[in-house]
Amino acid sequence: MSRYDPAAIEAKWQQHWDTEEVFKAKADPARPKYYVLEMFPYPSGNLHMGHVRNYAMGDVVARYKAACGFNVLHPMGWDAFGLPAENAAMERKIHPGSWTYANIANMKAQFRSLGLSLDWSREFATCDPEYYGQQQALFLDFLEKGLVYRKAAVVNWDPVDMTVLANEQVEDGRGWRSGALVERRELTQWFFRISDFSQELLSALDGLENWPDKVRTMQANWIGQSRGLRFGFALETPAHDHDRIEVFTTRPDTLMGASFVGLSPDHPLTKALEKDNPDLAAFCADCRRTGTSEEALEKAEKRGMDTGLRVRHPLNPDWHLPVWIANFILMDYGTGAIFACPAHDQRDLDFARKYDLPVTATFEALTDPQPIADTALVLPKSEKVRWINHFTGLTEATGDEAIAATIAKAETEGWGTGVTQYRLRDWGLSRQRYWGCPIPVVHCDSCGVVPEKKENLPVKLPEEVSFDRPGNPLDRHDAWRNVPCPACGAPAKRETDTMDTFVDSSWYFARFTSPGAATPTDRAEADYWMNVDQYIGGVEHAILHLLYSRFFARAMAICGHLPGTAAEPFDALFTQGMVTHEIYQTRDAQGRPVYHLPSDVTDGRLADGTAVETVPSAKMSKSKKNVVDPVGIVNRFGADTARWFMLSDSPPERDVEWTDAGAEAAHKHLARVWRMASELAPSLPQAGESSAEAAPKGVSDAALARLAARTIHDVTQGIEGFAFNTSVAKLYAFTAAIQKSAAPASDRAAALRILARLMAPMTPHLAEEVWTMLGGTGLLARLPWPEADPALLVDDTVTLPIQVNGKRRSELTVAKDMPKAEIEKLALADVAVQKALAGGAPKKLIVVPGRIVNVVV
RNA sequence: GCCCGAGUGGCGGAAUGGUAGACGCAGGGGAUUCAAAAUCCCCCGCCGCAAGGCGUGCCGGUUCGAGUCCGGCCUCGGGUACCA
Repeated sequence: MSRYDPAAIEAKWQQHWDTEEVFKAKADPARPKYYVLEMFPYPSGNLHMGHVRNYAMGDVVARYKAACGFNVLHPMGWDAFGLPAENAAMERKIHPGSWTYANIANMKAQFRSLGLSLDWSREFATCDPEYYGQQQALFLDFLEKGLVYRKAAVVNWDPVDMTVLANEQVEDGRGWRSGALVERRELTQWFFRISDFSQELLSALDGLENWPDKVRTMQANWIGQSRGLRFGFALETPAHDHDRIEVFTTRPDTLMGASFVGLSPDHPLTKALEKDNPDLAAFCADCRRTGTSEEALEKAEKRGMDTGLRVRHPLNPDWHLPVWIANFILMDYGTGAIFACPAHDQRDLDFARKYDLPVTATFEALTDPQPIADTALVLPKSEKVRWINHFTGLTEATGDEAIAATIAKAETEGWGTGVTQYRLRDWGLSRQRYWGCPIPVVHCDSCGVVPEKKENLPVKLPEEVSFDRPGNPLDRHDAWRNVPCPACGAPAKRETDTMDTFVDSSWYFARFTSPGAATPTDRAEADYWMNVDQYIGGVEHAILHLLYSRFFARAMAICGHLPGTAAEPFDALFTQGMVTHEIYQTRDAQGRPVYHLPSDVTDGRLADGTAVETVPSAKMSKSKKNVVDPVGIVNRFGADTARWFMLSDSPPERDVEWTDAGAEAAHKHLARVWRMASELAPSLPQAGESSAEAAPKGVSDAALARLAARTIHDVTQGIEGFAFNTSVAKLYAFTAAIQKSAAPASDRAAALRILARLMAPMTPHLAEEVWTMLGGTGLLARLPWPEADPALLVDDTVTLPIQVNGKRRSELTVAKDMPKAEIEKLALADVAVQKALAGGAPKKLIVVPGRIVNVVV
C-alpha cells in the first residue's frame, strides 16, 4: 500500500495554486476585502521556527477569510536594511547587498516550500532602490510639511574604532569589538516630529479595540503624559550666562521638601561648568561612559557631584539649595534638571543619604505616621495625607489636590506654569551607516541644507565600497559624496547619514497595496485595500515599530499618500509569543561570549569536542544563534507537519520552547488522516461534492453528524478567537471519532471531507489531497467555509455537577429545560448529598441552571 | 531601575467565577507480528491498601464556589528610543 508522501503532495498542490493564481490579489470594489499581514522578516538567510509559527498563523487567517468570501490580500516582502549585513561585510568581505539578496533568495525558496497563501507578485525588499526611492520621496514630502528637522543628539562613540555604536554593540559600557569605554558624543542628526503627535497618538489608542490591552497600555506608558509644573530656581550668582535653572516636576506639591537641585551631565550648564572645573569635567566624562541607553543609565550606581553653585528657593529667597550633577537625570526628559525631594522619592532619598543632604518631609500618612529613615514615603496621588508643611493652606488633602493647588498658586503668583509633559521624544532617524536608505539632501556652502530634486530619486547607494576599516563608508566615498547643489549648481556634498531601519518598516504595509507605483502609493489601490484588517507579529514590536507606523500613517495622510481613515493603519493586532530555545555559548580570549547554532552542538559539545555553556531559553535571535532550521523538518516530514505542529499545543500569544518531540507526533496524525482517506476512497461512488452544503451533509449517522456540526462550530470559534491550539485539539478528537465510528463508509467519507475542509487553513496540501481522494471536485482553496447546521448544535440533556460546600460530590443528568425546583428536589435526594446532610436541612442551596448545584451544609 | 506580560501533571497545554488537568507528548500494560517497524486498544496529577485527603508559583482577601476577581510578594520573559 502506498504511504502519505508529503513531498509529492505538497509540490503538486503548490503548483496547482500557482498555475491558477489562486492567491493573486486584485482590487474589486464589488467584493469586501480583507488585508492580512504578518510582520515581514529580516532576511537573515534562514527561516527559523518563529517565522514558521508567525506565517502559519497568518496563513490560517488568510485562507479562512478567503473561504468566508473575502477578497484577501496577503503579501510578503523583506525588511532588508540593517546592521547584520554590514557585520557580514566586515567579517566575510561580502558586499552587504550581495549578502542580503542571496539571503532573500535562500529564504524565499524556504518560504515557498511552506505553501503559504501569499501573493508573491507584490514582493519587494526595502533595499530595492524602487522602494527606498519612494521612501526618499516621502522624506522630502515630510520635510516640506515641517515633519522633519535637524538638531544635536548624543550617540555612543567608540574612541578606538572611531565609529558610532548601536546600543546592542555596547556591553557594560564598552564597545563590543574594541573593548574601549564608550563615550557619549554629540552629532547633528535628523528627527521626525513624532512628539507633535503625542496627544493624538495617546488618545487614539482608545479606538484600537481590536488591539491587545497590554500593547495599548505599553504605548500609553511610553508616550507618558504627565501634568506638572515648570518653574525656575534663580542662581545666587549667575554662571556662564545662566541666571536660573529651569526644572519640570510632577510633584510641585512637595516643593517645601526640596533638598537640592540636580542637573543632567548633559545639561548645557553642566557643559559650561566643565570648562573651568577639571574635577567636574572628569566626573562628567565618567558619567558619560555608560552609553546612551536608558537601561544602562538607570541601572548605573547613582552618583553625584556638588557644583558649588547655589540657587534660591522660589518660595523663600533666603532658603539656598545646592546644585548637584547627578548621573540619573536624563537630558531627554523635561528640562534635564530637577529638584529633589528625598522624603517622597526613593531614588532621591538614596542619593541624599549617600551625600548627606537634608531630608524634609512635606506630608505624613494619616494613620501611624513615621519619620523618614531609609524608605521614602511614596503614596498614590489619590490618597489623602496630612500636610506638615504646605504653602497653599492645605492640611488634609490628596496629592492630586495639592498638585492642582500648587500649580494654581504658582500661575497666580507668576513663578511657574502648569504644563502637560510627554515622555515621548522626537524620533532620531539618522544613522552613520552604509546599509540603509540615504537621506536625500545635499549640503551646500551657500544654500545650506538642500533637498534633492524628486526627479533625481532614488539617491542610490554606491556599489563600490569597502568595509576594511570602521566607520561609515559613505563618508569616505568622494565620488558619491561630491555632487552639485540641486539649488545653485555649485559643488556641494551629499548627506552621508542613512535612515533608521524602522523607517523602512513604518510604511511597507501601505506600499504592498501598490508595490509598483511611481509614487509612494497609488491612492485608488490604497483606498481600497487599507487598512490592514489583521496584523500579526511578535510582541517585541509592541512599542517602537507599531508607534512609528502609527505616526507614519498620519504623516502620509497629511501628504496625501493615504486616506485619513488610514491614520490608524492596523484595525486588529495579534501579538504572538516567541519561539524560544536554549542558547549555547563558549568564551573568547577576552571572556566575551561566542554563540553556537543548535545544529553545531551535539550532547553539549562542538564538533571539535569543546564543551559549551547552556544558557536558559530565550527568544530565538540571529545574534544569539539559538535558532532551529525548519528546512530539516520540512524535508523529513513536510510543510504540513511543520505548520500543524507550530499551531498545536501552545496558545499563539504565549512563548513556545522548541522541542523535536512533537514534530513526529504531528506527522503521525497527518499520516493517519491520509491513510483513513486512502482506505475509504476505493469503496466510494464517484459522486462529487463541490460546493457549500449544509454541513454535515452526507453524514446520516446521528452521532457522527452531531460531532461534525460541533467540530465545525468549535474549530471556527478557535480560528476567530486566535486559539488555533484548541481548534487543533477539536480536530484530533474528530479524527479519532471518525476512525472509531461504525457508520457506513459513505458517512465516514463525508465526515472526512468536512475534516479536510476544516484542516485546510492549517495543512492545506493534505486537505486538498484528502478532498480529492474522497471525490471532492475543484480546489479546496476556492471552496467556501463549511457551516454547521444549528439544529445539531443543541443538546437536550445536560449533566450538572453537584457540590457540597463547593466540592464536587456527585452529578445529575437532567433535561436541559428542567425547572429549578425540580433540580433542587433531585439534588437533595442524591445519595452523596443525603450523606452530607446527615438528616439536617441545607443552610443554602444554589442552583445555576445548566451549570451547577451547590449544597451548603 | 522603570513599563508590560507569564507561571496549572514528568512535558506542551484545556477550562463564559461553576466537575481542574480537554487534546497531544512522554511513560506503563495489552493486541497484531516468526521478530521488528507501523498500526490498534486500555491505564496514566500527588499521597494513601482503602475510606479519604492534598493539589493551578508564594502569602492574604472577596465569594455558596477562585486557575479565573482584588491586595502584597517571588521567579522567568519582552521592551527600555542605534538589534530587528
